Amino acid sequence: MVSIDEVARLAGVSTATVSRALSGRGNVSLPTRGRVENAAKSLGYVVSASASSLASGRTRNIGVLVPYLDRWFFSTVLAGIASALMRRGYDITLYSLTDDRAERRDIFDTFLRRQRVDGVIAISIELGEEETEHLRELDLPVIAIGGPSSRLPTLTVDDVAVARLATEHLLALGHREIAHIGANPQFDIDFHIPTRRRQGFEQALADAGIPASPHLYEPADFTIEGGFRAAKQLLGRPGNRPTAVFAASDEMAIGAILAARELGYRVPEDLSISGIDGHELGEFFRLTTVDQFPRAQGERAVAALLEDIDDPAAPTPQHEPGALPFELIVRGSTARPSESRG
Amino acid sequence: MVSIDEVARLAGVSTATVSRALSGRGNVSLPTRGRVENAAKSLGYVVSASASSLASGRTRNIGVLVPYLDRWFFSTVLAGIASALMRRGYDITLYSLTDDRAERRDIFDTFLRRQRVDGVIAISIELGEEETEHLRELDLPVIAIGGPSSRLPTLTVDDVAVARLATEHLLALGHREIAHIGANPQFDIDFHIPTRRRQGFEQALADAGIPASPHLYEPADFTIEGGFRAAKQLLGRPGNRPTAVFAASDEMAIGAILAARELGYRVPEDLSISGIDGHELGEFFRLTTVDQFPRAQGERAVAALLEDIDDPAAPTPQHEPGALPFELIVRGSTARPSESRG
DNA sequence: CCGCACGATGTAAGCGCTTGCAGTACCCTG
DNA sequence: CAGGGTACTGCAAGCGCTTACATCGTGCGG
Repeated sequence: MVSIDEVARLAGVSTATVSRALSGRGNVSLPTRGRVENAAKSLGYVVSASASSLASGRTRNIGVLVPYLDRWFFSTVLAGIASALMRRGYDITLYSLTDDRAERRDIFDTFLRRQRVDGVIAISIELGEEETEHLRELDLPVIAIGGPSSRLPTLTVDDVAVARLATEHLLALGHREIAHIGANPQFDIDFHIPTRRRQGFEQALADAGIPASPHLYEPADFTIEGGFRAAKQLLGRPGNRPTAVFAASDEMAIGAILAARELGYRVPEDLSISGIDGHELGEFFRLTTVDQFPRAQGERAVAALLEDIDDPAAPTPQHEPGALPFELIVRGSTARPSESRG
Repeated sequence: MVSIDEVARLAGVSTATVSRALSGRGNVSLPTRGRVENAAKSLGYVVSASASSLASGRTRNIGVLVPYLDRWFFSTVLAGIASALMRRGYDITLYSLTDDRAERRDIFDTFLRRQRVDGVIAISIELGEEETEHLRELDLPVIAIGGPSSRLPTLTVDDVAVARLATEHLLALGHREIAHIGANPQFDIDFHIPTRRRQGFEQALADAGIPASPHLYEPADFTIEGGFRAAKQLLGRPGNRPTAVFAASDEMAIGAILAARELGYRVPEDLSISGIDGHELGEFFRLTTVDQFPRAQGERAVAALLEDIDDPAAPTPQHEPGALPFELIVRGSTARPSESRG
């Protein structure tokens, strides 16, 4: 493996100058820089990450905490993070959090403390009190996406507004009997997103003078299958069948579409359905949704984190809550309710 | 940050002994080891990754090359890798390969050469000739999953046999007009899996005395949407409608199921459909498939790689081609063809 | 009882960089 | 022309570990 000394020798300068020329820190004359770069290129020299980290305290490496690797939302955010970091020359170290208590402890107690990363991004993770504390004690720049905790700087989308937007779209179409597929309440202990979406839903109804009725609510687990089952429940109940379903995620909305089809209802003629997220399958299912641009969320988190790292003096930027963009995407799964019904 | 010296002082030994006690290399008496471990724990000491790497040349970090972060198969393999590595105390550095030529070069020329990883796992990546060469030149243990190249040690499933198995299942049910959804031929330049699956399909047909007919083949792109469109093509063609469709991936098979439904065919009564992979949605769609246990593939790759790392003396284990397990999972999407046709 | 082997520990030399400090040359100001 | 910058470069001291080698006992065979 070629080392900095060889580059220095070939370029006829000291290793200090090579370091400065290649890292861009400190002053190096233009011709010298050129010689060093040529020497480095011709030798195929690449700085050793560990030596550089040890000497400088910087690792050019960001740790990313992910709860589920194989769920679309998370892997999409992760893809955004990966591409943004790669562009800036950073490596990304992946920590996949499971439900296993001991494994989680390990991550916070050991893995993250090896001084291997310059900062941490936590994607929508339900962190325990203690885990949050561990994170803070790392004394590293941290940024969370999607609100695991109010005690960490967090990038959030205004979930109440998102849900309002989707609901108002249905209301504007003329729907009055709108059902909602949300989350199991137990979820809510440290994870408030589903609750906030439900609030937005209910606010929009209230504004339209429609009381929330419990039989138009059904919890599920944010999967297609969960949405499918929930929709079957909602559509199978005695009493007025809803003319529209607002699901708190696209995956559940897709499940609802499949359930409706299976029960013989046409979407959107007999039943309008909308979701939230911007799932890649949305287009295929012609799903009306509120896109929250998960890929861009990852990219923004990177930008915010690196800003913090580059200028640690600046106070941790207090991210305004709910600043992330979102947008209603109207496709073919929503329409005016058919005339024949009330 | 607490360093090894403080631990040494507290335990009343030299730093060398602390290092030996904590790493398990070299001899340390039981009582001494105990004192060191206690001291380390009470101080909350964790070795600095960069210092340790610099001194020892080991990083306890594995690089993983992934082509698509947001496709189920890849993220599932990745999840398997992540959990296996975490259990062994390894970190995982993620390199997400895009189609961008320059970005890819960067990964091979720079990122992987920072001496940040002890080994590399490449998940089903279509690597260029040059890229493969770069990988080999890294002089690091490398293992690939799913056959990017014959020049790298690779863990593979016998794709021909997998496809035969699925096809033979359909034949055994009595199907004779079986269509196949595979990949676009251009795909095949460096990536042979779809081709091998097609071969298995055709072999099984041939063994049953059935000639392959081109109008029963349709290429797609391995997505649900692609499978949907391909199935519509197949089912819309003049001539005998197939009684069964064998798709080269579960995602395409699911697309085919949706297409069949939309055209008014019942699955499996009017049309049997099977896939390959073991996709998480398979159960929901009651999809008959050949599971190839992607999570386990990731875990195996880790085991093989670490074995190589732990004992570099041993010749790189030549993995028998096609050794990975697979299994036919019969669910509700396949059945005997209905009597009325033939 | 001597010498040797071996286990336990310490000493200290790096691992390959970064960076504070110092030195040099040169330029600008007054 | 002196004084004070400024830009560039080199020197050398680490960064926090690991490990080859040296040292010291201890137990044991001869």
